Amino acid sequence: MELPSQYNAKEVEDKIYRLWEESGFFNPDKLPSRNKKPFSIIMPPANANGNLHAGHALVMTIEDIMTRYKRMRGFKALWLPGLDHAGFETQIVYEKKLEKEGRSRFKMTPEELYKEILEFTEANKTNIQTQVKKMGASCDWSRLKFTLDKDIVDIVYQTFEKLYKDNLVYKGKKIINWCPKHQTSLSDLETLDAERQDKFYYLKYGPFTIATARPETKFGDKYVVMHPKDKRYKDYKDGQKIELEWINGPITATIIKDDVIDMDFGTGVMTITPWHDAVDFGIAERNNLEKEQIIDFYGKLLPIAGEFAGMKIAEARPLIIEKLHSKGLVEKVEENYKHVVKTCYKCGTLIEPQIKEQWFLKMKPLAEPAIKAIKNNQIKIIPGHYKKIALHWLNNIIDWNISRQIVWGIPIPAKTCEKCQNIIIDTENKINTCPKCGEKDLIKEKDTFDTWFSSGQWPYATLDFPKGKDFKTFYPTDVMETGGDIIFFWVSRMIMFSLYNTKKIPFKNVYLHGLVLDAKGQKMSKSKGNVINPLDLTDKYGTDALRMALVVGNTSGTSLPLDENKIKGYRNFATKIWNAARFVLLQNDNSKLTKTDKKLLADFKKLAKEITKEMDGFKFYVASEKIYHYFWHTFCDKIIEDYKKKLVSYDLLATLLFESLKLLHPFMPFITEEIYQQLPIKNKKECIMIEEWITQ
RNA sequence: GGGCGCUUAGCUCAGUUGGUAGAGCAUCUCAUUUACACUGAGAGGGUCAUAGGUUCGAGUCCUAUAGCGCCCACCA
Repeated sequence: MELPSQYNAKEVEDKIYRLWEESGFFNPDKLPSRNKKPFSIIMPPANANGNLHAGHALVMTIEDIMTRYKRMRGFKALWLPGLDHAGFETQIVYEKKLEKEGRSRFKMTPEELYKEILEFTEANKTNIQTQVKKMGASCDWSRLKFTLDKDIVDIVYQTFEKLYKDNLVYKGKKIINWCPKHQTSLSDLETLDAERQDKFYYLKYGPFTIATARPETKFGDKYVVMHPKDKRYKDYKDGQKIELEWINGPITATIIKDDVIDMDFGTGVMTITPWHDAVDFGIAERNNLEKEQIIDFYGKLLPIAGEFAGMKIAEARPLIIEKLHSKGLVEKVEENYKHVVKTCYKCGTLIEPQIKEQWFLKMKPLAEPAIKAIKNNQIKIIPGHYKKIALHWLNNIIDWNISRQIVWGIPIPAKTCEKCQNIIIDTENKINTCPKCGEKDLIKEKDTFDTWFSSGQWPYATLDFPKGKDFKTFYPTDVMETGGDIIFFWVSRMIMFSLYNTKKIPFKNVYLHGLVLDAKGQKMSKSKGNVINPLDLTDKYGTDALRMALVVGNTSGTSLPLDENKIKGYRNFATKIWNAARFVLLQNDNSKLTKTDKKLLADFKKLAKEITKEMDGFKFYVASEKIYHYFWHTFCDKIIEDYKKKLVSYDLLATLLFESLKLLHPFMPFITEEIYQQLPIKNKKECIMIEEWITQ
């Protein structure tokens, strides 16, 4: 058959992917009998709210490499794909869409909103699957899971109920991060620190001077706090009352001594606003102080602010200062005070801490076994320095707010009795009477789970824990490959939930990749306009070329600048492979192995062993580079040239081509498969995908 | 305020228990229409951030300094 001189990726890729899918070998149950020992990777579920981005392309490439390698090594390899409803993230994407259409989620019923987002997500599920396939992912689509599938939700509910029974879940009125724009609470991981320059006001508070950047919170301040050991204030006793003139008239303040106060900061005295500040909340809790809400959930001042009630903070602040000035309560104003504030990680809106009843998960008891498993390397983290990062976080873990005031998510399966406030966990939504007092008025929880509460259970939920066949075969999984940026959000929580629920680690290895950056090493972002769409690149250069560009020279945990020139280089390599194969296929020759040939074959086997070692050590960047180098500069430049000079046999040529193609296959699956399909070899299998990694 | 990572050829990066520097891309020279010009042969290019230390010997280990990047943190 006549092969064209250039490899046409576009024509080949869809055809080859179909061949693989039809072969059934993505499904470990359908692999040949030699594939016995299980190997498993659970794919980080892709958000079903948009398109495949460069980060996905990297995930798909690395995980596909691992899976294809293990499959060829004779493992019963499972790569289980998944899709994520991605609660908050998707709702934001959808809200932006609504905004563009001039609509708002606050003008819709929760049911309407849920229905629309569901439709949107369903449409995106197909879209993202098609794109994952474009990357050549050899995952088992027959096992595809979606985070809102009934069986997944059932497991999430069972876990929630178990946690509640074990007294690890509680409903509590605590200070939380509130995003006034999105109207939901956020966990501590979902806020970002932002440095701000604001005015810093020194205000007269009776005999004291207090400093604040937020005068608008000060209306209700009736506790003045200082360090018990501060000599300047030794004459004031804990609990002592003082009368003073404040913003809206005379008040009675109480002296509180608490050692959280930094004596060296400002005047060493501060007043507290427990409803809107986490530190102040802590002081109030410790000392049993009253708490009062000053700002409502939309960021407007409440009636306690008197004449300022109903105003937004930004407009109220200068007016409040003006009034304080007129009353002679402003001592001085520092102009450029630098301080750090919390913002919503999605919209950048200033977080307004609020006290609100939320569901919390006690983390310390869950973290302990996880710490142990990481410490003793039961779970190995690659690269190694992430071990410390994970341990540090786990050692300092605080209770996790798992409830969100958004509709797009898994509803928290709980009800509260109107009469006796009894909390009922009702995973099947069947209970209509309070088992404690018989009351029929039960209030159904409106909040949904933080999306990580469900995705944190992904490794065992997808494998049909506890009784499924897959759970027994494939759990614990071998590798969790994901981005280093979600080690706290996701990886740590999977470890904790899994150890709690299954008593086993969820995965033996965690492989963390870095960020994919643009060619200049800049983070990709829509605002910078430097976002690279991986599908444009596969279209232009072929998927194999993109995959190579993503893996060669990319060490774990390090970010990777993606340069189009690099991809072009591997497109050239694909052409090289193509033409080398074309040359070999055109020969009409039966010459057998000679002594020199055997030496060359031994050299290759040595290299193959080295590459195998690198693959086992997760050093795909070395393995890919080695086979690249061998194929181009040894096989093509030397061996083919020697063959032309009749220095080596056809047998050697054909053998080395075949063996090299196999080593290349995990990295460049399409072109290697396409060539394999045309090779005139004995005992040919349906596809190279199930060939033996190294011929013994 | 704590912690972590990085600093090696023009660029992007390797360099696993210490033994006098590697790859890809880029550059330059030459070759030729050969399976492949998305080609071949060759060349140039690094006091391995800086300063000390350990050692027979350090890019590799230790200490300090600087620059860059990242993460965590309740200084009003």
